[in-house]
Amino acid sequence: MVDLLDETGDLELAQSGVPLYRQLAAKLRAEIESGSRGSNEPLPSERDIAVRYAMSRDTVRKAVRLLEEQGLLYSEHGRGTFVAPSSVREMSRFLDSFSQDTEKRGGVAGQAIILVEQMPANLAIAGVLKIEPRQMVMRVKRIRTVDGSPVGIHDAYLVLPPGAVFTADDLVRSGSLYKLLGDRFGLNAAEGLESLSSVAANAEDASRLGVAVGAPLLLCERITLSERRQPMEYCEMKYVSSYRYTTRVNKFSQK
Amino acid sequence: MVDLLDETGDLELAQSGVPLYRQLAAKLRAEIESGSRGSNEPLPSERDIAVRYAMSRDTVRKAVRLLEEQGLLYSEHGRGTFVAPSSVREMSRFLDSFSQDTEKRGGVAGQAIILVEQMPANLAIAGVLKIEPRQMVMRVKRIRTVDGSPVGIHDAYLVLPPGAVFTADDLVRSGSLYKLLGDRFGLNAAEGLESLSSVAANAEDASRLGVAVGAPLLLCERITLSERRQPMEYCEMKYVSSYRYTTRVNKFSQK
DNA sequence: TAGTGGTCTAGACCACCCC
DNA sequence: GGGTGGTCTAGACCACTAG
Repeated sequence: MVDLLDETGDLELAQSGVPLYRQLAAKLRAEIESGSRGSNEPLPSERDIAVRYAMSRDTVRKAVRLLEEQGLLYSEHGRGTFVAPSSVREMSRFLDSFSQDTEKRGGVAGQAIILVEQMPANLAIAGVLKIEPRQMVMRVKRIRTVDGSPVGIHDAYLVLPPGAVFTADDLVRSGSLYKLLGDRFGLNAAEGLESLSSVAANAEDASRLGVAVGAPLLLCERITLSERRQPMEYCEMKYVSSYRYTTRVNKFSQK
Repeated sequence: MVDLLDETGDLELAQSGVPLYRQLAAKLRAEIESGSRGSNEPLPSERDIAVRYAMSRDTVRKAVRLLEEQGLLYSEHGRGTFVAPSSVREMSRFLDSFSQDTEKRGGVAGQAIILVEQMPANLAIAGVLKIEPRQMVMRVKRIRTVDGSPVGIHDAYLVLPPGAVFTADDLVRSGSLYKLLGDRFGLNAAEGLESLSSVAANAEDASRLGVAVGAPLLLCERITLSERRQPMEYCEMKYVSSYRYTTRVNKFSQK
């Protein structure tokens, strides 16, 4: 039970600007993802890890907390800390989920831009984005594809700093909308509020997605908030029925 | 900027078995929910709160972390800790979400039990629950209602301890399936893996939910894991298109 | 009873924001 | 420069699990 830690790993967690607990978390994550620690196998005790890496137990605990939140580990009082089953580890949600989800499933994510334009917000859009009606917003509408086949339509309305604009070309070059907003305008998403329901395909949906009018679609609406919790995007996403939106739910409430 | 804390609140956080940081979190939560701290308003500094309640700063930080994970607060390095906007605060996901979601939206959640029976697992069920085919499982199928109207069909398959059974009557008396499993069998859910997509209503769905055959439904499949991360339930839920599944997504990954 | 995770402390220093 | 949150430490004691 002593020293279950990888003997080959270097002890030194390089002295960079990265906090110690994040370096440890990264190391533990690597060990898990490489398969050298299997599902439901125990980690060494927090005290052992602390000694092994010459850090305080509290720092070890911070790393474990982080990985627990991400679904990679779980701890049980009095028993130990264990590697989560792979089914849990593979499940996660990100804000820019489409590309990541698709790649994780082994597909190639793509997009076909339908329009990128500046327009005054109507009442509905202004309402969800908490801005004045007629204030200018950017609209980005595109088809999302997996291995070349259309699987969804994204229609996003963005609140940009005054005067800021970008073109379809910028979006193509940047690859990711969120990356573009962050790099160019310093607009970083902090969290998103999503609402999922089902809806029947209308004529446009049907023709763009290659399904029959009336076919069931998954409708996902999202309000994205910036770090200061100001709405920065409203996005409506419709997916064909073969597309699956996956998420992990933890019952933090009652514990 | 000094002493923004509620002057009327008692300083003593009762000495019960409840950890200090949870008591503080509960107190802060109460202040927020009562409206005495509005959206985006700052909390006193961690150091001030620590002095005010005669606890260490680390304990204050634990309470703040907890509420941050739950979407009630957000912190910014160098600026302070703030109350999250109500739109974020009201958004959360629980495992036993149907009743809570419905009540939060001001509706009355109800159920009509279709069947509660013991049956041998078929290949598909045994596969997702990671048990042997033909091992006995309990099946609970019911209609979920909001204000008396049917909005969804839940079809759950449960892995119980050997010999354990319950009846429809037990479920009615207990009120909640999870409560019944916890109280009676010590089976507590730790987390769930959910997969959402859309599907067309079949004849049975249509008649039970009062929609047309082919109408779009929201399909939510869930595998519920126990504290030891063993599958304890597979549940298939279908909802009419007016039902909304809401969730909060945070971008923990890149930070 | 020994070992594990869970809570709590008192202090230190760093990184960041804003005046 | 002064205040904020972020990281880290070294030690203590409690609560739970399991042989």
